[in-house]
Amino acid sequence: MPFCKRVQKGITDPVYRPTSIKDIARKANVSFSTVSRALQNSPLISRRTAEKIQKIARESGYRVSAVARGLVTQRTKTIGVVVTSIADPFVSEVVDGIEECCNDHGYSVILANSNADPDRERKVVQSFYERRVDGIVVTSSRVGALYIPLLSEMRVPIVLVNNQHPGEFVHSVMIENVQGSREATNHLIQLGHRRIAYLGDRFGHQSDTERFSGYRQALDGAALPFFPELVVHGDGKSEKAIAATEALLRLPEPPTAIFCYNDMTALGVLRALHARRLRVPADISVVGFDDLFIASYTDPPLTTVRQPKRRMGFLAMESLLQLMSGQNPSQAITVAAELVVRESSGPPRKAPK
Amino acid sequence: MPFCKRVQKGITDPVYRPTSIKDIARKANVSFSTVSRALQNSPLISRRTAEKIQKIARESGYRVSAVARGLVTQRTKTIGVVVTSIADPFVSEVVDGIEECCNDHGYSVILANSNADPDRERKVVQSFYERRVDGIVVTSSRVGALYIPLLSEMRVPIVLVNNQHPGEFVHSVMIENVQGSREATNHLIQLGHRRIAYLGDRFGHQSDTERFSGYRQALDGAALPFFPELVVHGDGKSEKAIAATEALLRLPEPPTAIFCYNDMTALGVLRALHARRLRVPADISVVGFDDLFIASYTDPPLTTVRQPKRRMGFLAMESLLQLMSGQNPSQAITVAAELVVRESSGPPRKAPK
DNA sequence: CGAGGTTATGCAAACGTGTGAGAAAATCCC
DNA sequence: GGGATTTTCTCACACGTTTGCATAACCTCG
Repeated sequence: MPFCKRVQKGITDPVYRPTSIKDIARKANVSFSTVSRALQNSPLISRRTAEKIQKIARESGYRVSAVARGLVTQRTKTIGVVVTSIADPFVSEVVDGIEECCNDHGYSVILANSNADPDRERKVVQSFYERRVDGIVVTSSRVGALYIPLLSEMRVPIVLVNNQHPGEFVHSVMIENVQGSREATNHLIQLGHRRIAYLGDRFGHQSDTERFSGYRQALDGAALPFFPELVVHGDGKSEKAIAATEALLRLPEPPTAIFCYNDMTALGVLRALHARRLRVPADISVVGFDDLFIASYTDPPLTTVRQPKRRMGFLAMESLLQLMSGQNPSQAITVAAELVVRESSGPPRKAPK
Repeated sequence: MPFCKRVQKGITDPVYRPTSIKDIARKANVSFSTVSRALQNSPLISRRTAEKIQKIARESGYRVSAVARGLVTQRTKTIGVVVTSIADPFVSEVVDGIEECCNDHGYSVILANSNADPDRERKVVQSFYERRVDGIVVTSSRVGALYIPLLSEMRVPIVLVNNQHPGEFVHSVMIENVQGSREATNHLIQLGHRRIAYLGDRFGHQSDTERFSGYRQALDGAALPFFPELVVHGDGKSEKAIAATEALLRLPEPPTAIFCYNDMTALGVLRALHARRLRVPADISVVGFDDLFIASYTDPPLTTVRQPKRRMGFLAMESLLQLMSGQNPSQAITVAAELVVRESSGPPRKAPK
């Protein structure tokens, strides 16, 4: 029903295509521009004909071609989302928020993995450009500076979520890393900890630097000494965190608490502690960052700093909508991190002297 | 550089657009059809002009408009992926596999959440149709029958992953539910368990029925009695599983092992057992299904049945590629499930009499 | 030098839609 | 009833490609 036989020029076999505006025009005995307007409820068309046309359109299962429309309007109602990997639980929640906002405003999401590979990330963005997306969101991009030439070429509005190169881009949504990790560290201090380790990401990444800085601020604020040997680095994954934890435990005076760069790191820490038969938090406390879904299912449930991931995606998309409509939204949106106290943090075994 | 000033009809302000094939034609002093062919490396164009044109295109940052191309070729090189929620860890891995295969073949993924709402799912599919996607993949759809009218309207190739209505659709990728849960149950039997509970999904779903059936087959195969009171139902989430576990533990003769419909259910079970201070697997064994990433981080790490999620997504996409190229691939692809033994399963406390 | 054959290029028609300009028809006003 | 106004619709172009066909340029051979 919604398909019309058409006979193409040289070809003898009729080819099936979706019904177009012209098919409807023929049936309704009007010009196809009238059909176009009628379907948009243009005031230029009388109620009577509009209704007649809409009825025919409905009956023949007509659906406008977004690609034809996109060609003439120069807007595809499409936004591109670049992620390192959609299988990353952090990322997928952000994308969930983006998608929701998109859906609210009639946009579709084109998704592409970069696999954290700068080359591939560039290719992905170029393919977005070929698709003429109206805007782009990039989550956790690590190739910040490379965008600059690309962007000046493309002139596509872009918003970054938790980018590692703040200041280099105009628009971004960022978590309050400093505040969040300060609160987490303060929490441990208030529980009575004095030797608190920081298990970071690869050295030099912006978010690692900021979270470390929050940790330092908390120590300084409580007038506690800073022990450089209590600062070690992983890579944001759990494997490396296991090794790093063991290094910490081998210290002559091991920490009584470990504040981790993120939850995946904390997972590795928990596992390492478990292997050593250390009890959490009785023997040692652990605090993470992110509040991944998994954090409430570890043993014990993980005390961590929540990033409102869906909301951050939603905000990024809202910001992008403003950009696309020609407004100039606030450049860097920062959202507050929230300490979630569960059961992996408690007072240290021995009271400090 | 890649943008050209154009003066539109009535409008005095020049408007910026991406450089088009025509801009290049002007610069190269050839017709735009020559440019089109040159950029496609058509043998009709001499090497010399082709190279000249390609150079100009490169220098002016030209990128072909996929939307214009899609209009004329009637193929958008785009596939639509419907998911219940991209934040679901199972789904996001499947999508990861789909995306990889798409990327290999020059397709882009349009993603949309259905939130498991049939109405929204229909709308999503219609919006895919308006975008003229070349094919559609739906993961974990629960609204199977509703597709039939939609599909006959749209004539878009479609492949379902783990759909709950096998047989109603032509093409699907399914996990071997029966085999997987039979192996899981056998594993428990071999460990010496005689009272094994099955904690299922909502009653009536296809995958639940099949996994239950594998459980029964294993019992029958070992000539073990089936105890109806050991079969309870949750909803695939961990909350309900907690209540269900408590019901099992209240039985006069509680099970020594619980086989769960999926890992999320197992998570709830572990939590409930933990709350009761029962040790796993010393006091009771737990086995899941899915092998979500989280399964190796629970305490103890979860014995479970692995679904090769990425591969299933990849296979679905390969199947779709075949459909789109006019071939008729095998209708229902089933992939084997693999038992992954970790530490949540062990011999029962007391040897069976 | 012209017929015939390549080779390289241009022309023009699509693809399906939006939209300004203007024609035709209907209505109104005096 | 004639002109002005409003309503309703059509014409025609544009969007940026691809591609069949026509044509121009060049070459080869008799």
